[in-house]
Amino acid sequence: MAEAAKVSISTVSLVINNKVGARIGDDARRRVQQAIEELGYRPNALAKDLVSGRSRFIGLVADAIATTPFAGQIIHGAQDEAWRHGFVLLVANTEGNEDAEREALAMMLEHKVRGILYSTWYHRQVDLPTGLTEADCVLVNCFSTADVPAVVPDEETGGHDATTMLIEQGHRRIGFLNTTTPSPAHDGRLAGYRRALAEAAIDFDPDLVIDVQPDQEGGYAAVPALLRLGVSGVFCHNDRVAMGLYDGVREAGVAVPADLAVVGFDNQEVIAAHLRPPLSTVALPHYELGQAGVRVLLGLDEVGDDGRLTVACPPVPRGSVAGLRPGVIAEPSPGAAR
Amino acid sequence: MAEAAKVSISTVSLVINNKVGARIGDDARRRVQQAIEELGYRPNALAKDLVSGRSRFIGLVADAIATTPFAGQIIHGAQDEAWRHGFVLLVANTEGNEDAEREALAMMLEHKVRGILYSTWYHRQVDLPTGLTEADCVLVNCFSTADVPAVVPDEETGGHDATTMLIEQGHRRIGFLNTTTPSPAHDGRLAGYRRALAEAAIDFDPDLVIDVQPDQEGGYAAVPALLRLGVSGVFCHNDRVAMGLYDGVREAGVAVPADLAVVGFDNQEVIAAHLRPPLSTVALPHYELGQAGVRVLLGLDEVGDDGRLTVACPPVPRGSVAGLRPGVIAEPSPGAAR
DNA sequence: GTGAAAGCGCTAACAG
DNA sequence: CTGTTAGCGCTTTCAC
Repeated sequence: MAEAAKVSISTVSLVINNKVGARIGDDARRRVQQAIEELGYRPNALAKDLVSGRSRFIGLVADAIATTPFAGQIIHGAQDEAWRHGFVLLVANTEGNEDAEREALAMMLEHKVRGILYSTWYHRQVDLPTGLTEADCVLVNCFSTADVPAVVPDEETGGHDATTMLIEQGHRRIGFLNTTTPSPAHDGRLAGYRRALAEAAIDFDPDLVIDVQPDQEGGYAAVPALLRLGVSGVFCHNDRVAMGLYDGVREAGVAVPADLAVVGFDNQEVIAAHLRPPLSTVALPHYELGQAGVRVLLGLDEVGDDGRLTVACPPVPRGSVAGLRPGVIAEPSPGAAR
Repeated sequence: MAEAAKVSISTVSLVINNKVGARIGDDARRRVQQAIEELGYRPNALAKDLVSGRSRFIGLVADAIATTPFAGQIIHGAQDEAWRHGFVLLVANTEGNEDAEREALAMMLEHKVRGILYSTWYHRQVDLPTGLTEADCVLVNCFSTADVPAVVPDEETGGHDATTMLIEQGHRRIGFLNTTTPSPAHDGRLAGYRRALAEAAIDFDPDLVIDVQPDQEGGYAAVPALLRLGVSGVFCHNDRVAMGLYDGVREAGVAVPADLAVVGFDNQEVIAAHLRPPLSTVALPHYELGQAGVRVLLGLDEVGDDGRLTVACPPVPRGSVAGLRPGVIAEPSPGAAR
């Protein structure tokens, strides 16, 4: 390469990296560029990184790449943002297995990654695997008691906004099908639900919240109890619960949204956008979580005093909520397109 | 490190890599291991790779990591298999953008990846991006006219098996809601459907296949036409179509599977396993595609003479198919668990 | 302006 | 059995 252009290798290095303040003769530069073309030369990133002591890699270790269909969105967001700053994502899936986790971390550390994102497929507290903190790291969709920055979804505001979609349409007796699984999602969404009620001066009635298995079967099973409660609207812990609920109320001859308004959570595209009627919900911002993770890692975004960066769960109104009073129709939403 | 153990750096190298035929004194070895412990020493993979001229990376460039919820499974399968052989996945998402594609390839090539997997989110023919063939590469879920090994799902056998699930239960007048999108899936599944009919000596009736938009809305819209046809079973191009169909037939007072048996395609967990009744379908083996991709890349699996390795789409019987004759009940399937 | 030389952390002969 | 040496392909002073 250097000889092809008849210059020294340092000259080549200088023109390739476009070093400022490097005085290179016009023809030398031209010869180098031409040689690059002709030889199809590619700089060896390995060597480059070796010299600088650090690579352009960002590691992402996930406990489950695919358990939930949209967890892939974390990868997606992380990869896009990393790419934007000239970094590449190195991914490792551990299935929660500690050995795999240790091995994955070792491998990343040995490759001198710029930093590591540790992510989980559902929002929860985690114990930090040893080794993680040897590099810069940030937790994505999880958090720990240790002093490591974390990026998490704002469950509470999500729950609040979901409930508010119902309240705004005049509903005052609103059921909440929460999950039976103890989790930040369980607590946060409930807190949001209560806050929304309080803001509307609606008394919180514990009988209106039913904990169910967080999937279609759970939603379906809750229908009889829910109907007995005489609610006019219901906030479901997630879209899957809402999907099961749809099946149940349909069998009971109850129409959505005319007889019962429903709101989900997650905005799981495959389901929410294609139910009949399309489901109003609140989005779990997986893409944004991945994105924010690398931004925090690179020092582009700051976490709060509590070491957390909360990402909003934006409401996605669709057709499953309508007003109680005649004439009030849910408007078509941008999110309904597809 | 070397000095801490009071040995030469080559000795360190030898014990770390556990070189066979390398005679190392017991105490020297012990000293080295101890020094590793104490210093928390990590070999620099960058340097190691530089020497050998190739890294332990396998690149995966995808046109869409997340467009379809289960495309992430390709990454998952590839990552697991790569990991098993001591490789790490380097992922790049291009959204089909050519510049991004070129950049991604360049980056991978510069990192001297062992090889590159080029994958698409739906099975189709692709034009190879320039640069791809500079490294070993294999196409995953896509194929090209060029001489590059490809790993693709066996659409035809999938279509055949789906149809056969219906035939085995005594159905002879079977509708097929195919997609309007021209694609290997369209053609392959149709061919499989016809082959299954032929094997059962059922005449192919073109009127029984209706092309619909491949989602819930498409399935729903096809219901009236389908019912008019008087079929007793229907094979849907995918699970989403089946989901829409469920809604439509329910409104028409037609029960699944009693009045109409239905089979889907894809085995999109979130949907198929949780519909009422759970949907019998055929799985699109994304995980296996990713896995096979790296196996072919590493020379562990061979492609056929046509340069293709076809991966089976295994049937997943659930509750949406029942026999026509009384007493014939679809058996509970392993796939039905969750 | 450009080249020579040292060195990043490691492996692989080759000596001893 | 273990140390010495010469690179891997690049960046970075520092001379010329």
